[in-house]
Amino acid sequence: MEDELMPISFLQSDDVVGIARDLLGCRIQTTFDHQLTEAFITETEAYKGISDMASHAFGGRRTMRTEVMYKSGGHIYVYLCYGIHHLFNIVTGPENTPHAVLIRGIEPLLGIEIMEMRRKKHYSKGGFSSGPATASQALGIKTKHTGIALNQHSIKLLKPKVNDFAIEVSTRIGVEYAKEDALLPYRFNLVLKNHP
DNA sequence: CATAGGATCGCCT
DNA sequence: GGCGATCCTATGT
Repeated sequence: MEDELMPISFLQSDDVVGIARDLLGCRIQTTFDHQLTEAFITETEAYKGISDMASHAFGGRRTMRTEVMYKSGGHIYVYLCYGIHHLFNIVTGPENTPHAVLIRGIEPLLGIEIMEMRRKKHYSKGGFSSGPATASQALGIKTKHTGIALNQHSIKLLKPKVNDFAIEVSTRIGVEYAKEDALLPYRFNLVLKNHP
């Protein structure tokens, strides 16, 4: 089990865009209330620290909410969007470099029944947890978990098990307010091969 | 203190 | 394709 953990040092380089891409296929495993669930990451977006107009830390902004982004890579940042959706990010980079990767899609591997209960929806391939709020919900991740460190408590990042996939690159969703930065190729999708 | 708006989803047509 | 939900966060007075 321990040898399956992704080393946290992987998350502490300054290359948040590369990390976002390399997180595709990695597995997130959560254990809340003795309920184990695991899924692999299918979609990510990079948010590049203080220079990225789409980032909550743009311009070096530090608030109660964004403070966790300034921690070292490997912590998690969860915030509430539109009053209802818990959006789950992995903080990356060295301390005081507020990069983050938004987890936008997952595909379940373990504990599918638990995820169905959380989602209040039956599993079906594709739309079950392909969206940042539905992915968090399936894994049971909520805003109260913001700030905790990966691989030490209830949330773990494990090495990939799938490797036969292609990567699609595109622009980020819902960041029109970020002007020209909305055009950056910071969104990554995992596309399994031989699965049309 | 008041207010505007959001890294979205799901249901409706 | 369109819109309402729903409430926290950030900002301004």
